[in-house]
Amino acid sequence: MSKLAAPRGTADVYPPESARWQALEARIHAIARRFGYGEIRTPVFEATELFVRGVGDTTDIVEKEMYTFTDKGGRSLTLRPEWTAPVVRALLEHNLLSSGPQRLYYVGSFFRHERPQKGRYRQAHQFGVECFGYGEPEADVEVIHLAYELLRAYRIPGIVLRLNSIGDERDRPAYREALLRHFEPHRDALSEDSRRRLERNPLRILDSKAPEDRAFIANAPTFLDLLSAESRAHFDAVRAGLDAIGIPHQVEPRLVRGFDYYTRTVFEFDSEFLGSQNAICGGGRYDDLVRSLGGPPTPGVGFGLGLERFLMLLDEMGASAAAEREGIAVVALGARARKLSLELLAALRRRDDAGVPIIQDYGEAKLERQLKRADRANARAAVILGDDEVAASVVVARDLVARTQSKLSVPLASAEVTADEILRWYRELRPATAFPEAV
RNA sequence: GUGAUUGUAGCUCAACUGGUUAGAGCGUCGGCCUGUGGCGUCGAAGGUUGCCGGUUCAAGUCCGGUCAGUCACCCCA
Repeated sequence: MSKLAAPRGTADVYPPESARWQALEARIHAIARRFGYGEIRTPVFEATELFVRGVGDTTDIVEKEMYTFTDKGGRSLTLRPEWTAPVVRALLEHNLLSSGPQRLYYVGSFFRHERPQKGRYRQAHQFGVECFGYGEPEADVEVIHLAYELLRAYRIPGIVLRLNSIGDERDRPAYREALLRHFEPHRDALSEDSRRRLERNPLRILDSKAPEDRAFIANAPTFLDLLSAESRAHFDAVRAGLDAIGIPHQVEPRLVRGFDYYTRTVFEFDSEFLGSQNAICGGGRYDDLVRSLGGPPTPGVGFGLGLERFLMLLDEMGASAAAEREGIAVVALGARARKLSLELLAALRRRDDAGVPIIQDYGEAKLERQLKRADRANARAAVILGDDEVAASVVVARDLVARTQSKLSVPLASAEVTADEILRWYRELRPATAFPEAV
């Protein structure tokens, strides 16, 4: 047991697990591309101020969950706890909004200083999408559709899309008042947390799981009762759009989210398999965020989808298929063969443009051990080169799955041509696939 | 941040009420099966029982602290 360990709430990802991440990420890039989204990469840390202003200074994230530090220049910096504010900052910094609507996505880490538990880590990974410049309900539908496509691609069961509208900046004060009028008379009966929320952010009471709050929440006024005509029409249009393209959803009048910047549409994809951290994807519209960070009034919609939680769901449905056997192991026996194999190995690796792994077990090991290592390394085939083969100018091409083999006549003097022959043989054995399937 | 619970070889787990050199399976490495891997067989390496301290003649077993895992609360991906 090493004294050095990964910090609490962080994790290493290594083979074979890392292959699942790569496969998922490949899928993500492909789906984002199909929806016309371009990747944006922003720094892992930002000025603390950005999150305070963007996410809201009374949110839990800003109050107690940020990894904040002071650098040597005395600046207060924070590891990003969410990714929408940084994207907006980048957009404004490079004046990208002046060239029209922007469709952007990102994949990577974010950080929150919380006690780890199932589905919650201090460093986690997320795929997120932000669509700027469209206030129309079609944009809400587009973003939800994108997330839905990813879930559908993996046939994830037990997922529900929960949807709500929390109105816009103009609707908000009236609703706040209505909630205060509703909860204030029962102040003493509410949970301690909810009494605090009454002061700071009454909306969040709706999210409480405390049993003592439940009765009061159940008959609290909902936003849907008080929406302005415009917000109402927007919400109805989003729902109609989802219906039109066959995305099932349920309206959840109590759904509120943890960031202050949301307006109108908020949504979550929840799973019944993830314990209490059951939101796999959450998002919504934020029509006022860009302006509040100093930019031109620009509507936006987006979501964040947790990669750890997504992978956990795949585990849950028993999707951890055994990694497919792939690649060629070069086996060399004897000094002459080893010398030739050095060039052959390099030629195979250079020639191959479709990602066939080429490995070799170096050293004087006998055939048995080299085959054993090839087997353990999950190679699909082995190419054996010994004194007999060198003398006859052939190579033994062995199928490690069928346990059969044949001799390929090759010009050993030319490593390049030999490599081509071997790869041609291998391609018949195992055609290339577009996507790694090991997820 | 709060609470509960767990922490023994790379992995999964043993070790009666505290009692001699902490065991097994899998994995790893090596031998045998005379250039052919999944089987078989023989053998080896590998642990300051998370860490620190305490109680005791004696601690993997009890107590405290600390670190980490797990689960829940809070909140969220």
